[in-house]
Amino acid sequence: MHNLLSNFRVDVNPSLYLKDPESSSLGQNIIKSSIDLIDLHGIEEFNFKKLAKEIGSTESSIYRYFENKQRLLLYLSSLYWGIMEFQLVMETNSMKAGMQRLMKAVEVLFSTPKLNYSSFKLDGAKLRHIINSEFVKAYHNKHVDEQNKAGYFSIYKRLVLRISELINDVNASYSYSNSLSSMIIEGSLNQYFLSEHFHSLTDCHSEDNLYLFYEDLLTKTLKQ
Amino acid sequence: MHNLLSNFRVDVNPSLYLKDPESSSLGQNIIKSSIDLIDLHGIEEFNFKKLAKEIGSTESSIYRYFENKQRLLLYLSSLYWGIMEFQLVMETNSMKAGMQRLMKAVEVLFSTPKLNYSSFKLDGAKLRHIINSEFVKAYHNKHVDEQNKAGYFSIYKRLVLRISELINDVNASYSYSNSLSSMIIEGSLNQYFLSEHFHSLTDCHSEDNLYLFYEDLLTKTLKQ
DNA sequence: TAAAATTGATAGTTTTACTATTAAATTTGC
DNA sequence: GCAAATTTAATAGTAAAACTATCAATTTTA
Repeated sequence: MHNLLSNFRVDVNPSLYLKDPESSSLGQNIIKSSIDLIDLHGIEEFNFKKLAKEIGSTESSIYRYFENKQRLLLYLSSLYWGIMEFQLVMETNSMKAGMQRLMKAVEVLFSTPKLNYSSFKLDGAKLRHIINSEFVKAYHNKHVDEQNKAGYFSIYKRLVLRISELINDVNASYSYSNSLSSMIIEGSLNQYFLSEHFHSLTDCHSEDNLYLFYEDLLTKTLKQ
Repeated sequence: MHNLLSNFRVDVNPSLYLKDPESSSLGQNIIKSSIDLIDLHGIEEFNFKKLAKEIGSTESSIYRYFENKQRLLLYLSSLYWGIMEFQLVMETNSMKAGMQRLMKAVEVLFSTPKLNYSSFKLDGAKLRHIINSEFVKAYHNKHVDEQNKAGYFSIYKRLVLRISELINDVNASYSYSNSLSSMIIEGSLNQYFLSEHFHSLTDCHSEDNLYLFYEDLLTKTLKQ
């Protein structure tokens, strides 16, 4: 069966890597196994030494692909948000503007990404878990501003602005579309995290519940 | 003029420190200067060696107060949320249940804390800035679950649940008070951060705007 | 003022993050 | 199919961070 995504490739900012990990099997192993390891033990416990051991390579070989693990995390984040953006566009671009389209976008955002694209075969659930627990650390750092200027977050930002536009399409007079959009996206990461670690601080313990929470919120907030 | 807060003390979980920093002038210097340094350079660049140099003490002396810088950050977070909770209770407990009280609580949460309490004289704006940029890192780590079990986040959690109750008072049939509460609190940290580093992703570039955004959101969401 | 507790000075260990060098293996161009 | 170019592996090493240990000097307290 032909897969719609099989010829799709996220154009990750090339300055995030030193050598394109898609271009070699070592590179692909780096991506695949880093997802496994970060998913399992978190970014703090993760380092290139452990990754090298895991894939039967060496630290110095990995350093030829990525300057450091922070860049690798940014690469994985771009991959994730790029895939999300692609799926979102695919699912919503034929719909007519309005609440239904916005909610379809939200639905896509909250569902596990289907990752069968380009040269990678990646585990969508693991990648999503990484983003849920580690993405905030990707931009809460001393170098945000220069990294932002270098375009390391551009895919993510484009996605936020896409949702802003969908919000504007629903209600053009609403004044906080950017804040609402970023709140939905980052908020959803946070609600997943809360459900896993601070059960009492959220009511959303399933994708469905999260969807209903936001549906209620958006419907009421954007009603004219 | 007598200050209402001058005899108030946040009961930070004692297992967050090895020796109570309020009990000595070295301890108070540790708190004061760590706020200065983390505010200035972020938690990654901060370490006990630099802090020791700053206050004219030694690394080993600081290690007698805190096991590591992560615990110190959790201590500062507890201090912050404890002060916020105190101010919130002070300002709202005499009000009658309803939207006005909820919005007063939100107003308190979004304003810079007034820190003149107990033995510390702390800079509220700096502490708030630290929380805005570093608090997410305080719980996005490998040891969340055991730290949560040890009660390291209890003040913060209590605050979220207080807001949940205020929400329930406004609309008892609303099903997502916990999610809405955590979304408001963490979301506000995030909106501050976005305003500072990702200008285009938010519409809230002042305390007032942030307040209006949430006022609109809460009013519409909780209307019966 | 003696005992107890705290702090300072110094030094050392382990781990992480990263760099350098060279040989072996693999790929590529012809 | 082979020489040249590139990539990878193996090894070693540095610098800084994150602690730990020891003991003398100072301060507190009883």
